[in-house]
Amino acid sequence: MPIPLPLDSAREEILAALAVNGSLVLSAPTGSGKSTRIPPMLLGEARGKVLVLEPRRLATRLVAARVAQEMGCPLGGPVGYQTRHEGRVGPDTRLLYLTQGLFLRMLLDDPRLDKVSALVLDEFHERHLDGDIALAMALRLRRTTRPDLAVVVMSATLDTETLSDYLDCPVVKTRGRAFPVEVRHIDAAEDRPPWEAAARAVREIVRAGESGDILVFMPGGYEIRRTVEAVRDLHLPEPLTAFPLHGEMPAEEQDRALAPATNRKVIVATNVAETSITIPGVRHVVDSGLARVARFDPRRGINMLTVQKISRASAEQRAGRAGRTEPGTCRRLWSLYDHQGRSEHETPEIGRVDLSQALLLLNALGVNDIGTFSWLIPPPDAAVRSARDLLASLGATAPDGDPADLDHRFPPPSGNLTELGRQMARVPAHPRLARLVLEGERRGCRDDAALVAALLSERTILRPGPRNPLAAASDDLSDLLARFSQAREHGFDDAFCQGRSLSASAARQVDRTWRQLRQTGQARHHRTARACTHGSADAGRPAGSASNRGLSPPFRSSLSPDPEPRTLPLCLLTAFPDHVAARSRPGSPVFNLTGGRRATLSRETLCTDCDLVLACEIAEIEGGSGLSTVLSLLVPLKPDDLLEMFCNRMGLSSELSWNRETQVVEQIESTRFFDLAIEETRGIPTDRTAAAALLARRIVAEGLHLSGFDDRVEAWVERLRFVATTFPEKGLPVFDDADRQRAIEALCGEDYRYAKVKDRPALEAVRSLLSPAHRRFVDEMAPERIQLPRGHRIRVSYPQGQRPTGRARIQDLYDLPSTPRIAGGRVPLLLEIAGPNNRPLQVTDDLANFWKVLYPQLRAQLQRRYPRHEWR
DNA sequence: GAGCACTGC
Repeated sequence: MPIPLPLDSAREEILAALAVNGSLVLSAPTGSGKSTRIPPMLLGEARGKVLVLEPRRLATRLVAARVAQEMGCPLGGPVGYQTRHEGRVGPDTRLLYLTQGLFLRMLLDDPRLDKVSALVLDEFHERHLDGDIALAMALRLRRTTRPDLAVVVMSATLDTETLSDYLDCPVVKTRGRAFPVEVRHIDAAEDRPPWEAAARAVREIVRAGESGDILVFMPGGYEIRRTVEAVRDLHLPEPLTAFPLHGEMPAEEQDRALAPATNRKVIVATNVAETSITIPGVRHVVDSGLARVARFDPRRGINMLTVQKISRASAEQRAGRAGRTEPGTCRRLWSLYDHQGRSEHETPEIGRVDLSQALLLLNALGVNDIGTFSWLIPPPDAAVRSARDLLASLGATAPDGDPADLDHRFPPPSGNLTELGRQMARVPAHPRLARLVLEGERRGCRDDAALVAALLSERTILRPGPRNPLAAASDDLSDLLARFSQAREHGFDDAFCQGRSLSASAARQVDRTWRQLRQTGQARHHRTARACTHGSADAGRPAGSASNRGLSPPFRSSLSPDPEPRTLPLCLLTAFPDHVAARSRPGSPVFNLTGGRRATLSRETLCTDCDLVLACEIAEIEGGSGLSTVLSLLVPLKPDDLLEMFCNRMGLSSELSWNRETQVVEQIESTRFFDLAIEETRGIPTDRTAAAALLARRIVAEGLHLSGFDDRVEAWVERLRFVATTFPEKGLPVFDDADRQRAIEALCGEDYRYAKVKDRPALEAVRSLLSPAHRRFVDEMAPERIQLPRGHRIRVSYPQGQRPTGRARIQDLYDLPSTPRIAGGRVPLLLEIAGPNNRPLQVTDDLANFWKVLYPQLRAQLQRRYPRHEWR
């Protein structure tokens, strides 16, 4: 017999509100029983299925089991659940618990949710990206084809006004059942490490004779280790046992921290203890008020992990952990004044993370204009731009319209999924990894590529601790693959893995994901989704139980002799074209990463001697010694690999004899762009105009083939300011708007109108100053730095032939003695493609149509010359 | 003062 809960009394109110509005926001604190009571309540009224979306797998399974038990039916009967790798769904399942992410996958197969009557979003206040998207899609359905779809949003926070405005529906609030927690603020000195204050607070609790276990919140593993040490050094009369607790720990060790102990426990935990894990016996919370938070920096395309002050809502949640079973206390290691200055909520995920996967999925769901999509809170523009750029560079989207009509490229369109993009959206992984899997399939190394994708998308299988080097592995990735295959050959045996500092559970997880990814997201995925919505013959059994044991598909180790040993690096290059790094100079530990970033190699890497690498992982870490960009999971590259990638992008064959060295050197040099430019600037005499012209030239040359242009202008101005203040003797300008205008005039001539760079994206501004023909020219020339086959050159010259230059790069245009006047779309320059022996192949004076007309001709010639080559 | 939070398909 179910225990009565406060929510049961709100039943009439909830059903009445839902009957009138079709949607509802339910505000009820954690522990009020909303996850278990509301969905069955809805099921009684619904004709079709009820879907309940949970943020976490664990909660999905546990809540479904609880509900099935309370309803007195087997799991997989009327009540079921489904997560990525396991589930209990039967033909009779009408109440289905599933993760938010799986729901979005389901929409790909069943966009109208035909058999679904009601949708419940549980724990919505956590504001995961998938939850925001799921809700927005539900709203869209209600507004279009499914006005009858009931939507209930459940949130633990009281701030529900935005939500009810968004859904245009009422809010029902209920009380919780928590015990009071006495909160004290302890003003710890901010410049002291948090573990010292935490240890003092623990001592205070013990000395005051307050009983009960203590839960300490720290931002990360490092702080946890220090706190555990500090607590051990307290030497209190009462024996304490301190346990670390964080997500990277193996499950057995986590269990040990949660299990009852003879001594009083001090559990030092990260945010895992805030929501995901409930710890019995805790009466006291000590809160550092800090958390490591992942953010995506769209300007640099980098994931950062920084220590931040938690919000007031998060502090409230942490304090609540002390009052689950009886009244408790919470000591906050920051002042009340600090507390009042903190933000109310954490930034929702949509405001901080990489959006490329979300964007790809939305495109595949037919949402082509992200700008007008009905977000609860729209994502930041810069993040959307960055995601679009990434999708385009991965080949998932294509610019619309006539490719030659480049004026329509700004702002870039969000839709226009390519066939490749459509396939990528079906692969349940980040777009980069989806591309990796598909490229692997195309190049005949599907299994290896899918395994790499699985290893990169799941938690690392490497545990801290000593590992014997594998003789056969020469780089990080093949080392990882070899270790995984060893673990797999031993059936992911716990003892075997432990002895080799591998996590058996993480490896099993990778194995499951690998099995899914190697199907490239099509056949199997259909089945899963069908099972969710329509039921299927093999449902009702834990999914994967048949395939996970015994029968194992042949595993081709990447260490086995490979007829095409460079295949995997080439696949990786399509997935991570911007993760290439070159050593800054021989022997230096500093690497230059594409886009002007600097980085160092991870300590664990095997590729210590490589000069050109691809980094599967790039992270910016805020550690004890400041901020550093660290490259890890490295694969050595050969210059030929880069060449191959360029050729692929150009649709040309690398078998032609190209001018390889030039290309590679150029690419590597472009990664050092900012440093070179600064050196140049330093050497310039005290001439403001010259400095401005240099800046403008660089802006155009750099900005047109890289994204995030406006930010680059700002970065550039910053750099110049830095140089100006560091080398005052050079008399360089402090760069202001007047200098900007001068720069643009130097670039374009004085009769062009000045557009304020700050107001609009700088690229737009500079481009708008150019005539249409000139604009097309720079657009087409600079982006890819198109190269010609060996012996062929592009020459730029005046009609009179005053100043022919070497290769036609955009800088060369601005190196001409005076800026060419442009009129009527005709450019008084001659462009010629010179063949071997300088024999001109083509000449034109129409720059606007140069690539449109000449490039296909050139390509046709090449095709005739190399007929046996396979042209793409 | 070793260099890393938590989810999820």
